[in-house]
Amino acid sequence: MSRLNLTTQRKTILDLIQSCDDHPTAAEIMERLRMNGHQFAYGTVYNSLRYLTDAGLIRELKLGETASRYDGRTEDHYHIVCTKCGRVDEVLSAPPAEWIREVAAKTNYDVHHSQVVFEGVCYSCKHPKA
Amino acid sequence: MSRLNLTTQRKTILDLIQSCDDHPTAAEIMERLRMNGHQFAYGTVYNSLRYLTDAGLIRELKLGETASRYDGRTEDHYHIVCTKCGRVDEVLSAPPAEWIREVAAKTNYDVHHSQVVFEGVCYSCKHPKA
DNA sequence: AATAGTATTTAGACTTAGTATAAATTTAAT
DNA sequence: ATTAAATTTATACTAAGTCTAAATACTATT
Ligand SMILES: [Mn+2]
Ligand SMILES: [Mn+2]
Ligand SMILES: [Zn+2]
Ligand SMILES: [Zn+2]
Repeated sequence: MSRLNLTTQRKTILDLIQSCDDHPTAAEIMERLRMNGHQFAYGTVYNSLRYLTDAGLIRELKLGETASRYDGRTEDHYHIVCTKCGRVDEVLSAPPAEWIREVAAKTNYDVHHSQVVFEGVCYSCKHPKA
Repeated sequence: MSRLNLTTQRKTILDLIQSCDDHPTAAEIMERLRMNGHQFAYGTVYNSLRYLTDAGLIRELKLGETASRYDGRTEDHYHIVCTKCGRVDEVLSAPPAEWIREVAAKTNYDVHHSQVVFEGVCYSCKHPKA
């Protein structure tokens, strides 16, 4: 409701996340900030992550691990986790609308959102070159 | 790999979960055990939940809340969470195989499993009778 | 520019969910 | 009965995140 206020800390964290091609946890983000010479308070990182998430500039991913991950891609998409090495990849195809309609009909819910996490074995883990 | 060993505690907890028509958290399970006159150590409840999950007798659900929930239904199914009241309902229709094939092809993963959580507004929350 | 008011950051205490450890107890095997 | 293995118990500990109150930094107004 209130206008966007990107402080130095928030902007730095946003830039970092947007420049990632992976999906770091809060702890990983703090580590990378430190490596880039920044030193923000622990709580500030969490506050900023929440702020940026609420502002819709990043997405919080709950993939069933102990810690949330953060994603600079804000358009709707899903994820697949490799059970061998833990890597997280993007899934850009959306669940068929027909299926969602069916779920809404059967459950009597207004379905607003779906989160999907696939699990499997990634290409590198499937084809280990010695 | 080793044969099933259902101790009193494990059996009691399994029975409790199987008799539930909801998806209780560990804390809720402990509360219900206490109400039924049982007093197991905190750690035993967690150990039993893990044991029963590993044995495939119950399922652990990670719905993106802070605590895991447990489910006596072991056949593959999904869940929908009401964002107003927090209730969790069953979703019995599976994601279309065609979509999963597409995801596997595009990501180069062997897809073994998918976890899906829908969010929406349940019937009671949508039609509040005064 | 000075002042007051609001928002943010900081350090650190606290919470919640769950795991680890070591002693005590139970169960199973000889 | 004795020994060994598995389980339970009590309790300490960990990890991820929230909360709080004081210190700083912005904003608006005079
Ligand atoms: Mn992503
Ligand atoms: Mn269920
Ligand atoms: Zn892998
Ligand atoms: Zn509801």
